[in-house]
Amino acid sequence: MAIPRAARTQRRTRIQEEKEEIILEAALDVFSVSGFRGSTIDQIAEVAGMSKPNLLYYFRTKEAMHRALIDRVLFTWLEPLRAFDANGDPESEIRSYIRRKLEMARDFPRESRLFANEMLQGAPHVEDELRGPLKALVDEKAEVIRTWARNGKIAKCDPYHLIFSIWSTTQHYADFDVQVRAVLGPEHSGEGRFEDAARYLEQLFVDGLRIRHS
Amino acid sequence: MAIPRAARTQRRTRIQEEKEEIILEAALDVFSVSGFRGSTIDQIAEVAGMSKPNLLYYFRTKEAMHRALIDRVLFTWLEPLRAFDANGDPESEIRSYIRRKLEMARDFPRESRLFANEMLQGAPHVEDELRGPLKALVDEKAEVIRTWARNGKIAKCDPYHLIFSIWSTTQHYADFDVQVRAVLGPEHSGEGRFEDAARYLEQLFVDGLRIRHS
DNA sequence: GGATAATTTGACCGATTGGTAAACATTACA
DNA sequence: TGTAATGTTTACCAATCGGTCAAATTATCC
Repeated sequence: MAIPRAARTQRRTRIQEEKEEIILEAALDVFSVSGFRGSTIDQIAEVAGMSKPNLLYYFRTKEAMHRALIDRVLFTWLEPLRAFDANGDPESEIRSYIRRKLEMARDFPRESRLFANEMLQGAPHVEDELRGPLKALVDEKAEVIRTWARNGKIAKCDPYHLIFSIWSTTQHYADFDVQVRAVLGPEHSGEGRFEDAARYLEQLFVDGLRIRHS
Repeated sequence: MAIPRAARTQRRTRIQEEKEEIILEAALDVFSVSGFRGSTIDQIAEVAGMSKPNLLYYFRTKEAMHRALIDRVLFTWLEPLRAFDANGDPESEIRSYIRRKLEMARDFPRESRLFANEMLQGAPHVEDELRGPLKALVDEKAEVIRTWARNGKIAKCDPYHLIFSIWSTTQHYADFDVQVRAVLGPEHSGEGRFEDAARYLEQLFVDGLRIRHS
């Protein structure tokens, strides 16, 4: 008889690694659109191209799949903020942070939407991570920004709301993609869309945060 | 025998008005958190304090409830943008648009989340409205902004992305409320939160869009 | 090649889903 | 006050939900 995956202690099989990858990929497709409650195991199984019991052989519950997915996304999602360098030039650090976040919205829109879905539902599965590691990281970087402002390198501003505004403006292009596309129309829905956004956002934030000598 | 509501042609009863209001209120509670697929009629019925068949007497399907809700929200949601005055002072128009949007995020977070949920799912129920009335309104206001920029009243910028950035930054405080709360911590989660946000955003946008003489 | 472990499947379970039918209760109005 | 229209409830339906089980199949390793 097969031993349930979670109870196993030995190393993972080649098949396990492959199948789990396929499943998480399919789960990302489904969860990112319909959220946790709105998604069904059958949907995911169909996208993954395997039977439902087979899926449940690798992840014993729907929650286990969702958790595995969230854990993975949460880590990579914060990488741009981790790369935010206290010793770099303020203006170029902010500029490249915006660019990195925008690239993630372009290259990983499903991950962005998965996270957004979780937030909309009140973060029932990740509230601890928000209050713990996330808050700690943001606190650290906010202090960096605050120091820059104190030293006159950028305009005085609330560092937390600055971070929020970078998050929201960049992720908007992933989460509200339909709306952006509908408003811009077919003529501006190509790849150049992200270049336009990057140019605009860099102007907004860099000019908005530059010290005024007037 | 009772005639299904949708087939009726006569004017609405007092009871109808009251009950439909109660139902939509409950539906907003539920849909805004769990999205369309993730919400159940039973949940809504429980929140509304009435039996499921009674609910279905007023709205014959789950979709009908959702549609009624979306239609109502969509209209009021665009009011701040409609109020955007082409003849006003650019700086104060942008300033008060931000403030109005932020007030809506504070006072109607459920409406914001309902809309966000719909966007995340690819706007299956409102794509026509986005491409039609919404695009038309945005096009009109974008032209106003473009004229301001051409006449040197504000910095040159892409008016569409400007509007997107105001939408995203303000709605963020409703849609990602959990995250904002978690990051700011209990000490900054009071009412002053929105004042801080307003101050920061006005600074960001006004300075970011002001003409530079350097 | 055979034994053993890992994987896959079809049949199935109880609970929940969106929605219906019809009996029953209440209201509005002449 | 009677009665017809409106409103509410109980009982129920087929479909789908998350998940289990045992049998069948495949991969692994000596």
